[in-house]
Amino acid sequence: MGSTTRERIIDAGVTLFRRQGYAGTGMKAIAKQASAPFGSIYHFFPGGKDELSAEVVRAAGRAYALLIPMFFDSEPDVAVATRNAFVGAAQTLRASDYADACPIATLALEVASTNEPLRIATADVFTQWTRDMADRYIAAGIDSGAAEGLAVTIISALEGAFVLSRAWRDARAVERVGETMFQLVRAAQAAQGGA
Amino acid sequence: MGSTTRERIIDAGVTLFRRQGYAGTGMKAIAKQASAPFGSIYHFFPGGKDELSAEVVRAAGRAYALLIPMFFDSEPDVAVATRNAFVGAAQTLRASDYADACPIATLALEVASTNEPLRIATADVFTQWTRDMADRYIAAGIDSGAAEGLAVTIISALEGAFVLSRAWRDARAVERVGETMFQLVRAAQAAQGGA
DNA sequence: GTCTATAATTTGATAGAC
DNA sequence: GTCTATCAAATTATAGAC
Repeated sequence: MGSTTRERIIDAGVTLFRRQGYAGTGMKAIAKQASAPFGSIYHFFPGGKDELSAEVVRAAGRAYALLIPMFFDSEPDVAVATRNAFVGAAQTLRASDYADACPIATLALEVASTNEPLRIATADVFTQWTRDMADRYIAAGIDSGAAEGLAVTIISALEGAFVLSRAWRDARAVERVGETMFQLVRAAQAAQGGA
Repeated sequence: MGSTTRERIIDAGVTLFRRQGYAGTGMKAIAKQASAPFGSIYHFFPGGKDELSAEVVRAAGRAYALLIPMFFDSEPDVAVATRNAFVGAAQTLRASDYADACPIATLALEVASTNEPLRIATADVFTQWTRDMADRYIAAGIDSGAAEGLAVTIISALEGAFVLSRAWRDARAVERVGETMFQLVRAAQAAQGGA
């Protein structure tokens, strides 16, 4: 991905936090994964682990936000696009040997009660994701209140399905939940179209 | 809770792993929280942190499995019982200042790719929870395939809603998702009753 | 069984040569 | 900007007195 040292350090943080979490990932491990000298981390991030981690959370948030247009621009039916996203997530999970799920969920749970600046960084990312998703459902004719509820439910269901699928080493939980979310969006479309 | 030293150590592990995760919780912190001498941990758990953690996961799994009969025995309508569980979770979240959600989710994500024995312990707990839930829906007349899908979806949705609610410090995500899960169970009941 | 002291390693972070 | 050496503190774990 990134070619500058700074970019490689951030990419390394995304990769390691996603697989081992925040507390389980040392600064030295990040330097090694980034093929960067240890001192460079503190050159680019004088605020230490907290500053680096906040930047990692924001970068991962931006990168994964791009998946929403990727799935919803290529498929006009938002219910199908929603299901496709779960199918894609299941494929990524299998291809990565159940390592690559949400890049910030592990860290979010770890810091929610222990590190306020990092908690806020994760909260901002979740707010962005749910807003972007809700906008897609609104554009499809679903009313804004229902669309927001749908977005919160679907992102919650995906995050939780990641927990079960990683624990079970079985991506079928993500696929199964995706099928149910497909039906949920269908029902919302019908409720709107039938009004 | 527990009055023996061994029980207090396990309870301390449940509390601290739930709030700060596995890697973020030291053995000394557990001893302090348990009001137990440090050496006693290695007396009761010669296998060290891994043995203690596996026991913590199993104990938490058993304790939270008891919540299912608590909600479903007191309410004959399984859709309402499902919603009540989410309302109760939201209340606990607020009352604990957004600390007490799932006792094993943080640890499950942390160890999924790094500690195989602990991953299996978390997988077993999720299997037990989803089976117990599915049995309730089956007993209510929903066919077994749909009931299993429902259970996986609802536990996923709850786990994910915990992530969002803790990050946002706002329990409304849990309530909102619970309302949608209520409708989902209602729809499954209708599909069965109308067959 | 309780408790303290300590070993061996790793952590986040800093200093300073180049 | 790069890289190494190093610090103080924390980590898991052990030994052994009581």
